[in-house]
Amino acid sequence: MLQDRTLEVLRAIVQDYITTKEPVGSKTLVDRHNFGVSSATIRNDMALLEEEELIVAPHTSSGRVPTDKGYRLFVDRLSEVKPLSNAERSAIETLLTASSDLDETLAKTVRLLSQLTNQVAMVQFPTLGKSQVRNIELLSITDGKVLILLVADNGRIEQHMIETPGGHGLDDLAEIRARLNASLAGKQLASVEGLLATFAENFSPERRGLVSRVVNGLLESVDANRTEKLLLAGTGNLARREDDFAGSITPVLDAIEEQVVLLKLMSEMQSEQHGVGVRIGRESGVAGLNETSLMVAGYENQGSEVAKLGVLGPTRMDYSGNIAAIRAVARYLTKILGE
Amino acid sequence: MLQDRTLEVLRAIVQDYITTKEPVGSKTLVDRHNFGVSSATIRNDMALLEEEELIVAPHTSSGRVPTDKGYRLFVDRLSEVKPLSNAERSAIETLLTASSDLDETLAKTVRLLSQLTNQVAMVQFPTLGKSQVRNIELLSITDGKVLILLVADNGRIEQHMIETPGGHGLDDLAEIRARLNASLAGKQLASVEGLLATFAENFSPERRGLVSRVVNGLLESVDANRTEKLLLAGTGNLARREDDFAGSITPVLDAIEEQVVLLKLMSEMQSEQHGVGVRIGRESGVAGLNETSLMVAGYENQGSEVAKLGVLGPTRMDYSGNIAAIRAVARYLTKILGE
DNA sequence: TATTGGCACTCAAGACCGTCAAGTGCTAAT
DNA sequence: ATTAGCACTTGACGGTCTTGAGTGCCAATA
Repeated sequence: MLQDRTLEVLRAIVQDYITTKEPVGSKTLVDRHNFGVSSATIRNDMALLEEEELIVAPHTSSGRVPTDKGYRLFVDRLSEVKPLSNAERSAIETLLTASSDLDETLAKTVRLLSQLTNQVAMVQFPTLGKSQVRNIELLSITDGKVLILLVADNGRIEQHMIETPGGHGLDDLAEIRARLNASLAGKQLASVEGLLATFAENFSPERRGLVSRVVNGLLESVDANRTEKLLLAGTGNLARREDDFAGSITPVLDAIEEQVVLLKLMSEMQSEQHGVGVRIGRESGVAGLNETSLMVAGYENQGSEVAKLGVLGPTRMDYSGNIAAIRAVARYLTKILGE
Repeated sequence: MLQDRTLEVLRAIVQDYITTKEPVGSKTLVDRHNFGVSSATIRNDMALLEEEELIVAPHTSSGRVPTDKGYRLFVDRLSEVKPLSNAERSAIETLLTASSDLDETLAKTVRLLSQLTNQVAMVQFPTLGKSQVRNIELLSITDGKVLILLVADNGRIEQHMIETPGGHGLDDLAEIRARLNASLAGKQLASVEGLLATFAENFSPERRGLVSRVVNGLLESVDANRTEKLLLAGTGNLARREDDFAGSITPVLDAIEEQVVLLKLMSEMQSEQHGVGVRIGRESGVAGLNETSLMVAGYENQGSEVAKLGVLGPTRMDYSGNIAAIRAVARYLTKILGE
């Protein structure tokens, strides 16, 4: 097991490297932090850390840089996060005001988070998965078109247009709507598919065509929302930290655009440190994100977690400060949505 | 006025510079293109072009590079655009299939356009401005919440939630809805505000509170959509061409995120070359976009232009090819939306 | 046994320099 | 109007040297 001081050295290396971006050597280290020992001792500690693959030397005889594993240990041992400054705290409170519009609230949130962290911020739209059907509406738009509306209890509303080539009677529509609500209202979205399997059978043959069109549209609606949406902001921040990436930032930007991958990643992540989940470097398993870290926290709507939000940035980032920011924003968003 | 050959030289310089990214000199020029003259003659021509500020030499005695003005003249004189390859043509046809969902269709379109051009592609959502109200629905979600739906004839649907603290009778809602549709259906969206000015006065005093809440919600809905939406894809392509930018690409990414600016720019642009509008470098007047060119074309929905789509890339880009791609995609999208 | 000072060694970064090739402008000749 | 020729400029490239931060190891020390 590593000594206490040795871990302290790791922490110091991570901190210095994060602020200076220079590989950090034994001499500088003792200068900046006051360990009560000489640089030679630190060198011994560093040799240990290197053996454990927690740090690595870019070239023989230059300072050391933390590895993914080193960052990981650093984050895991992070006992207290940097508290938010008053300025940050008030920025959250003023910028993140309640709004009746979910889209707008989330858009504000993601911009705020990117400004707070100086990284790419992302906010996931509330997942339908766990939530329930509140209401289903069928609107006749023109004679050949019906709009299906699916209102979920997390505030999200899905719309889906279907064609009804043969036209549709308004009475029929009203009845279908009534029966749909009777069987689905209050049910989990995930269960909708099962519940609708035999739905069409209860209608008279001549109306079955219309009914099954509606049912299919509804299922597509549910499905379209299983593929969750993501809001992004602050891509420019990535370019601003360009030289933290060995190659170009192209693969990162590409990976970000591949939202499916990001969403999958986010949903897999569990909260670890102070309520925030962290994936460092290659831990993500996504090639384009090898040199980035992803940190996410969940936010809640009515008591149950509905979705996540987080930031993405180079592995060399201020984990402590960012964890604090993410946590604060997630909490505040939860509070606002509760109102 | 510049000689014919001199302009030919400009064209050659632009073309060579676009493909090689090297400042192009007189010798290379005569090697690659067969002007019937010697390099010395070309040098004289180049001196003229430089006097007109169409080209510029990065350093004394190295080749020349087109200026914004040079690109502009090049584009203006572009008599024929590079025809699309069969592969490109078929890519458009297979990827851009009809879908009942507007969002989905546009998402596909923007991705296609970014792949075709290897630039950042953008597609503007259909503007409400010119289009008409097709339908208004009021849905009672819970006792204290009503969802307003505004369906426009361009396929776009807006939703807006309002609070009704005192509750609301379903009959009242139905009546309000009926009267709203009676006064607004078929009217221009732009005229909605005027038409609703005195709307609440026709209701009994005790219902006026509810009515004016609905009206306000509706107006917000119209307004929220005046601020148009933009779909982007291919930001990674920007980083891929990073060294076409003097500084970093950060300002560009930032400008892109500032969608309001982009939207304003797009709507100001008129179609010039082969139905495609072009803004080169500083012509855009947006600081972050000084080193980029923007090219847009309009697409139509039912006979009238509803919105625009285009690409953004470094000024050193393949104007001819991109104009062709944009034009083709705009046409194809128009065709699909017409179905 | 953990710590330390000392020392020889390594290596990237930066300064300096000469060479090279591509390019220019100008002039006199065609 | 065009051209050949020439002197000149300049960034890019490659080599050499120096410098400074840093390392690893060892013998001495507490």
